[in-house]
Amino acid sequence: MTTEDAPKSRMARDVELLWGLDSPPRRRGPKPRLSREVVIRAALDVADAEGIEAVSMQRVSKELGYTTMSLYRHVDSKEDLLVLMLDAAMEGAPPGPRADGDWRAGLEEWCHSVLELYRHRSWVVRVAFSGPPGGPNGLRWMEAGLRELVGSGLDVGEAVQMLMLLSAALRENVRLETEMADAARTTGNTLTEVERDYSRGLRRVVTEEEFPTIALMLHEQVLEPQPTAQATERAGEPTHELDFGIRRVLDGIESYVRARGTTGGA
Amino acid sequence: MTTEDAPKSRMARDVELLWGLDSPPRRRGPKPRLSREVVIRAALDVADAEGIEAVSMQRVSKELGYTTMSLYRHVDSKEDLLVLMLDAAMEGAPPGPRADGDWRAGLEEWCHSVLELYRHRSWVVRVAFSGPPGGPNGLRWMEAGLRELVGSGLDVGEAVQMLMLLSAALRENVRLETEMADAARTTGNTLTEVERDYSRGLRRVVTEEEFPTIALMLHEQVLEPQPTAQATERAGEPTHELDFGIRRVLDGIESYVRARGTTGGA
DNA sequence: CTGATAAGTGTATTCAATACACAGTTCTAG
DNA sequence: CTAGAACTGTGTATTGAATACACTTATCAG
Repeated sequence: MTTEDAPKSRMARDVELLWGLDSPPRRRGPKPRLSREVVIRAALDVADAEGIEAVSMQRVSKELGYTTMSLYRHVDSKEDLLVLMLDAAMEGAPPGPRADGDWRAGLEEWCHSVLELYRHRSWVVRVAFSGPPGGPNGLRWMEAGLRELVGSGLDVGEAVQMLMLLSAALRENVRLETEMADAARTTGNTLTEVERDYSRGLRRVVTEEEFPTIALMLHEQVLEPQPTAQATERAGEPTHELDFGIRRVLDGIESYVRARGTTGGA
Repeated sequence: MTTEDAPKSRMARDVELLWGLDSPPRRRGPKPRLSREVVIRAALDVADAEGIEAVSMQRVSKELGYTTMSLYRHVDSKEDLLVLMLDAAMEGAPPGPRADGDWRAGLEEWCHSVLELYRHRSWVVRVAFSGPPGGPNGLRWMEAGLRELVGSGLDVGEAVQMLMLLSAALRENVRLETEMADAARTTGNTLTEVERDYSRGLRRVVTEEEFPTIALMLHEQVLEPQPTAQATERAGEPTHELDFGIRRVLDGIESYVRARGTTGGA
């Protein structure tokens, strides 16, 4: 009944961690020269510069000119540090509400902002766990996305569901992009060559009989970059095949909301 | 010009690895007592029983009664072993073509089969890298999904795009499910309690002003399980809120294909 | 002023991946 | 039929990471 109340689950603990609700205010002892914020920042810098694999407690502490163990005064474990990094990485502001109330445009904008952020910090999408958002930054992005979705006419539960689906698609897409880009950099090839190599590999094992549709895909060179498709899009935002998927999802929402409005709805 | 032809990218290498196109046939030397297949199987068993974290080279070799280093005769690295495990984990057969040609039903079926598989082997969705499918099993699943998508009227490129989107959503959803379930098991709470804890944590930091939509979500108890919603669905397949998202995606495809049929398309 | 307490250090432990040299086995060439 | 080449599994050592624990020293509360 003292400290043994109920072992908080990870996600609940993370919320407290991310809002600094843990760690009681200090009274005695030397003033800390390090701080949680500084540690997180240093870890971010390492991740930005050399990827998430480069982030070790030793590396981060070295970066700061302290010993490895000093970090443990400010974060309980490396896992906690990662959780903190993930929220901190989402620092930028998501797009605000649109004047015209166009939820489709708003959501596309939101998706593109997320993509931009993920592309700028591609290590974020490689961290496996990343539960539901719990920190100030993560929640801010969630709020912005949910706002648009609810604006479409979905109820909140439906909106949450669609937000998860969209986020998953964005994450995964950037993860694949990044993997390709890494493969290219590592092997010293261009992206096109990497894709061609992969296709060529598949062609060796994909038979018309067992994998007719994949064979068709290889035949139509879907994996190789389509110069036409990219050139057709306007030049501003980085527009990709992914936009096709996003638009289909928006179509799906639109047709659902419309049908419900007609039939039974709120 | 001898062995230094072009450093194959990961994905291209993986295809060869997964189809056993590496490792030339052996001529001399003692007959291997171990084999790649046996190693993979043992690794799968460990992962199934104790999760992916439990899979170490030492653990797998111990399982087989061999030394750690013996494994390296059969796989080049742990990473290769993981790639092999991932494909091997997808062994079950995806649903075959439907007699009635109903692509919507076919895709829902496909999604549910994938979900079943992922839920049965939830460690699969925790492995971060898992590039595009390259092995026999992964390609079989891909083929089945693509087949239905192309059946809807999408062209192959569009189908690939939508398959990626759907897969990402399924993966991510199971990942979250699993995380919740783990949190519950670890803390000895029920799933409901874990969700309530998380909501309670959020309520402490989410203000009406800064996060109006999330506040609404908390107010409507979206995160707590809705007994009504689940009871409404038929009892057969495990049906979740996720099905809502899947259906919207199918709606989106349907309306797109229909519109294109009317307007310009092939 | 003085002792409890906290910050950062140093050292040691544990665990994982994997490089490398070796011993024993089996196939092939002469 | 036999010598050695080539290959299997073993033993040992190295490296890198996370983190426990004991220690020194700086503060501040009483």
